[in-house]
Amino acid sequence: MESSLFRNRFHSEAPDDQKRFLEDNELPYKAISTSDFESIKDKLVQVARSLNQPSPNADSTFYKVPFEEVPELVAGRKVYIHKGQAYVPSTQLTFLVAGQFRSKLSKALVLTYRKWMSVISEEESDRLAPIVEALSSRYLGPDYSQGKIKSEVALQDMDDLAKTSFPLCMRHLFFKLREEHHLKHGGRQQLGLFLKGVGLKLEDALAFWRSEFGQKMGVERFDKEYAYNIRHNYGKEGKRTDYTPFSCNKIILSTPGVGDHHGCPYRHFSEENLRAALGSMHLGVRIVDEILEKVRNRHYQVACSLTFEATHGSQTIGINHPNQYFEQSRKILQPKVPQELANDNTETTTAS
RNA sequence: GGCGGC
DNA sequence: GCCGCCAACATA
Ligand code: SF4
Repeated sequence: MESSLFRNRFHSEAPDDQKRFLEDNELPYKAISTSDFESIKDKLVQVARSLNQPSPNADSTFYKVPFEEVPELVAGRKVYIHKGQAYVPSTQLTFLVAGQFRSKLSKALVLTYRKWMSVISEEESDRLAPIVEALSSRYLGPDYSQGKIKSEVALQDMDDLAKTSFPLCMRHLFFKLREEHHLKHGGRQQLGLFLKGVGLKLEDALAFWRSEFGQKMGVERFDKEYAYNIRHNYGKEGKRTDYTPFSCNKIILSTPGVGDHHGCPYRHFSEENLRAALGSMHLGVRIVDEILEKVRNRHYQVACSLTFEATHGSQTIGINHPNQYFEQSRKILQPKVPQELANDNTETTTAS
């Protein structure tokens, strides 16, 4: 709650003040020359446009930094990269500075910090350490990316996760796919993006869908008809957009046709089907009736929350996104204990 | 699934 | 019949 304070403050600082801040603290970020700018201007404009942000003009400032230092920006394709250097616009400079604090302060990110330290030179790290130290004590703030930034999920764990942590809509799609070895377009989209959000990597996703679809049509046809779309959803084709999984709203407002299995069970199932579905996850009749009552009042998300609470024995802040449901569930079922912390208590500060 | 190309 | 490209948007 306080890092955002710092971030906002730094962000609202005038460009000149930001520049001075960096100089005062001897942070190794240098603005690129105007000639450098001109030579890659079209590329920078292209990136800005892809983020539908104002195109950089003649006097906008860009910083050239090793791309390893701004993983968020690189992963999000929010910066132009050339020869290992990321060209960070002053508007995103916050990531650089805020990142410094995080990597130094957050114990959960020790691993990231080490990686960072091994990338820059000895002299630099020696020179930077005291600075970062000073800055951190001054601008102490919470870890924006608490926990795992990019948790991954093994293909083999999918079945268990589906049973324990998937919201009913995804759980339903998942098992329908397992049983029919196929899903119509709407279902592929809804489940596919959700799984991506869960942490299933592209290669595993392809393997997963191919293993199912392959049974009913042969892998050759699968690669021909469906593989491309999966890669596209992962941002690996065409425009290369890393699509956000569907929200509850989108799902509830969708209109599944005959043969479709997507949509929100609370919204689209018949009462008897919903009752049966809820019954299949060992829920008492009492709570089930309570849930159906919410459904009658068209409070689908509330009904979903009730289901969550009944199956997890924990309160929720309301469900508005399937992946939020999943994340919440994991936090409860799998107490997160970063291994990094286990073998770390001994040598947090190696440089001397 | 939709759009588009041959 | 063969093929490419698109949609999405919650969080702390
Ligand atoms: S409420 Fe949202 S998450 Fe729960 S089932 Fe309906 S769509 Fe899925």
